[in-house]
Amino acid sequence: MQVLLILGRILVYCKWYNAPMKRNAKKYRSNCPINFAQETFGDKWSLLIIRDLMFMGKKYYGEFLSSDEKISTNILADRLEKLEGDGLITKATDKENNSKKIYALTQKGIDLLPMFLEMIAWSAKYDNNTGTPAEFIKRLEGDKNSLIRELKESIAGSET
Amino acid sequence: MQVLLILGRILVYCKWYNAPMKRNAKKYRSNCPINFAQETFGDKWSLLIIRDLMFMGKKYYGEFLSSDEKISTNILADRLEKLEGDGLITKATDKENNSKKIYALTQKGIDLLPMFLEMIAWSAKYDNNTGTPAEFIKRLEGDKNSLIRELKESIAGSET
DNA sequence: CTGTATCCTTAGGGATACTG
DNA sequence: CAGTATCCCTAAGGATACAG
Repeated sequence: MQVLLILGRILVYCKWYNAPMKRNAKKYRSNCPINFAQETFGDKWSLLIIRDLMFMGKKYYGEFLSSDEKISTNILADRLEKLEGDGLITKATDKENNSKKIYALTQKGIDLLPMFLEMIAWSAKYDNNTGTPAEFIKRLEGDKNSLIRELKESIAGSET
Repeated sequence: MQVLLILGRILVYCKWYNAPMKRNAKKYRSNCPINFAQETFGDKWSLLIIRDLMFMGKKYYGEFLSSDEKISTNILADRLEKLEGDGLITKATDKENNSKKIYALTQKGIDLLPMFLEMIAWSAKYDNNTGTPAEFIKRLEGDKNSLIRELKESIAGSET
């Protein structure tokens, strides 16, 4: 047990937490993967924008604006820019309407899917304000990797 | 492909997103699992406190204070209280020192482990400020559930 | 409809002094 | 050492008007 504990911690975390900071790298509060994630999409809105792109099939400015949480327009513009700057999303011009922009997830963004699935599973378990998504939990208890593969294909297929 | 897309979305998300809000439930911005997660631990510090408990073996106030990100003492107190209120951590008095408190993850907190693993994996892939944790990635590509089981035992074993 | 720009408010958070 | 309590301030965010 003790061995496993130490093994687990070294394996999972400590090893690259103490890696030396590279020169000229963007400055984060620390050199920790959890902190990196927090600073990349750990604000009040980014996660929801990614959710809209990933699961809700949204791709237009107005669609994000209309989500239940009611993001305000200036904040949305700011977050879209930041997410684009961090390489999580792309912005392209709609062929049929030049003034319309299409937002889409990059591979880096799509790769957040596994984390989202675990987050959803956790919330489904503990948020007693939602029903229990039995099939989903069941599939997640099975072969996660195959579920993720399927969904990634699905998301990638919906872009363009 | 199209079928898969729709299947994926219904399966993963939409189904309980539209669940009716229960009476007297704590009010969130929306009835969405991602938003629930965001409002529970999506602030600037909670994730890091949980990280310290989960992977760093920390359990005392001063230990959290000493983390690289330099949380300030009033904020730490506030977040510990919120996390306890949300049932993610417990606070107990140290037997050997009455003025010392021991913080520990609850099951609800421990259950965030899978999400943390995916978050770490993503950051390890995209944060070019850290090295590549090859063994970890490799294990995560294999049987995730067995990895999670091992680590959960390890974390649970370290409490008390 | 897709954003910008502006104005204004407040919560989050930093610094630091203080208490048991 | 384990927290509380204050003071202060900035950045995040809401509301709304405006522009292409």
